[in-house]
Amino acid sequence: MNEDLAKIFYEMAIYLEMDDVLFKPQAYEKAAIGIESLNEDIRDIYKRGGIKELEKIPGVGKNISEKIEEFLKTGRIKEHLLLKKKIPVDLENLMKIEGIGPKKIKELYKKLKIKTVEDLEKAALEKKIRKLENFGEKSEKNILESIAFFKRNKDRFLLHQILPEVKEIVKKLISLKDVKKISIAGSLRRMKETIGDADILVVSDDPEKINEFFISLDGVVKVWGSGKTKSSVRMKRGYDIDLRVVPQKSFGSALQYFTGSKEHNILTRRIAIEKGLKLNEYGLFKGKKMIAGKDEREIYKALGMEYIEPELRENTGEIEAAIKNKLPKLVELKDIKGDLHCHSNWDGGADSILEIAKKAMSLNYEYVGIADHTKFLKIEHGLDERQLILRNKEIDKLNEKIKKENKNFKILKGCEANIMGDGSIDIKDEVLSQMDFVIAGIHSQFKMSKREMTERIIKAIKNPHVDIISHPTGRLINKRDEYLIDIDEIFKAAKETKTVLEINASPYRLDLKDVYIKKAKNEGIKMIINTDAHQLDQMDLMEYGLSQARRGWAEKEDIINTLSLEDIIKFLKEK
DNA sequence: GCCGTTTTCGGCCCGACTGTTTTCAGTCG
Repeated sequence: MNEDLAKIFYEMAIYLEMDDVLFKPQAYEKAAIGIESLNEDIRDIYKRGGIKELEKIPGVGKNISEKIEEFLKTGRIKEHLLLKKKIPVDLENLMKIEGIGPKKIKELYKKLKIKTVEDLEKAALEKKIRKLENFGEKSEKNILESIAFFKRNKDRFLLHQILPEVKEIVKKLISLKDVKKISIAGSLRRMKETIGDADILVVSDDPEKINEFFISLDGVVKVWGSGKTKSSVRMKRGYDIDLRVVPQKSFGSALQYFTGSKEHNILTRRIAIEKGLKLNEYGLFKGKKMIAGKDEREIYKALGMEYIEPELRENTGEIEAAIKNKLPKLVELKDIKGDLHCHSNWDGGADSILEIAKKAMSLNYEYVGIADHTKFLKIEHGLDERQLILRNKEIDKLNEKIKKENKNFKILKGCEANIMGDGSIDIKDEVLSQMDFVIAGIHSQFKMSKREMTERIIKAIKNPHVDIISHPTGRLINKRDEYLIDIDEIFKAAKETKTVLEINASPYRLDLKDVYIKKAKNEGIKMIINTDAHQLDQMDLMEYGLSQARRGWAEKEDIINTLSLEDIIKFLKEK
C-alpha cells in the first residue's frame, strides 16, 4: 500500500517536471520518500488520526494528505489520472533508461507517440529519434545501449556482487604513484544492501593520467564519459563505476558529498546555509573563504555536529542526533567474538566441525556455534535426535582437545531447528535441552496469513528451549518479500521472553534489515549477527551483517556475539 | 506543495558532463 502511494507521487513529480512546474516536483518526491520510509501501513496511520496524522509524515502537508485520503477511500487520485491521461506512458520503466528524463519522455511521446521502452527501442532502431529537436545520432545510439543494459539488468546489484571487485580496483589505483588519496564513496561506502553503481574518489595532481588508467582497466567494457574531474565506465559484470579526481584540499568535502545519501546531503547543505555558509564538493565556505574541506570530520565539526559514520547517512535522524551529541557508538568488527550459525558436514555443509573451529580461531573468535539443520528439512540433510546426540559427542571430544592445547576457545553445540506450521519445533525437548543454544527458523510454508504467521513465530519465541530466531522475516533481497507478519507483536514477544533475533549476514538475506534493527534496538531487544555459513569462506561474510547492524544504529551492547565466551554461555543458560 | 529556535511568506542543493547547440537544456548524482 505504502509503495503504491509512493509510486503515484513519484509519477506526479515527473509529470509536473515535464511541464516545468517549479518546486512542486520536489515536494511530491519528498512526500513519496516520506511515505516509502514509513515503518507502518499508511492505512493504520489514517485510521488512527485521519488527515491530521497523515500530515505528520515528513513532506506531507495539507494538500498531499488530502490526496492520500482520496486514494485510501477511492483507490485512485484524480489529479494523477488527469496527468497520466495527458501523457499516458510507462514512466516507471522509461525513467530507468539512462539519459532519459521527464522532458525527453514528453518530447518522445508528443512527436513519436512513444509509450514504452519497447516503443523507444523500435523508434531508435528505425532512426526516427535523431530527427527530433535536442536529439541526435549520438543520443539515439546511447538510448539503444541503455535499453540493452536495462533489459539485462532490471534489478540493482547486491552489495557483495560489487564490493570485492571495486576494492580490487581501489588497490590497483593505490599502486599508482600519482594517487595521493583514495576512497570508495556512494552507497557502497554506506554499505547499502543493493547498489546501483559504484563511486571512487581520488586525490591526484595528474587527473588526466588517473582517468586514462581507469578507463583502460581490465573489465571496463564501455566508457560513458571522461573529463578532467570525472570518468564513468560500464564494467563487464554490468554495473557502472564513476571515478572522480579532486584536489587534496577538497577531499573531505568531496567524500562527504559523494558518499551521500542525497537526502543526508540536502540536509547538511541546508544547515550550512542556516549558518551563513555554503557546502559543496569543493569545501565549506564562508563567503569566499574556505573554512573546511580537507577531511570529513572538520566539515561535520564546522557544521556544529558530531562526525557521522557513513552507514548512518540516510537522513533518518542521524543529523539531529549528531547535533545533540547523541549518536550511537556503532558496533565494530573487532567487537565480534564468535559466530553461532555455522552448518557443518553433518547436515550436508561443506566442512568438518574441526575445520570450522580452526577458521573461527583464525578470525580471532572465542567461540563458534554449530547450528546444523534438523530433521524436517530433508533436502538439507537435517539431523534427527539420534544424530544430534552423536554430533554433540564429537563436539565434546573436540572441545577436550582444544582445552588441552590451552586455547581460549570453545565449540558450542546448537542446531537450527524448524518452526513447523503450527509453531512447534521439530526436535524433542529432551534433546533440545542438551544443546548449548537452539536457533529456530522458518524453512517451509512461507505463505500464511499475517495472523497465522505471527502466531506461529510467537509460539516458537515462547518455547523455553529456543534462544534465537534465525532470519526472522524470511526475505530474500530482490527475490522474495518478507513473510506477512506483525513485527510489533513479534518484537514484544521477543522482549518478554528475552529471545534473541538474528541479523543473518548472508548478503542475500540481511535479515533483520536495518530499519527493523533500529526498531528492535529501541525496544531493548538483543540481537546476534550470524553468517549462516554452509562453507568456510562464507564465515567471512560477517562484515555484511555487521554493516547492516551499523545501518540499524546497533551498538556493542545490542549484539550478543560481542560477549566473551564466559558471558555468552551465561547468557544462553539464562533463557 | 511544504516548511519554520529568525520566517505563515518566500525560500526550496548545486555543479559536471553530454549532446545539442552556438550559449544552453537536460540529465545525473
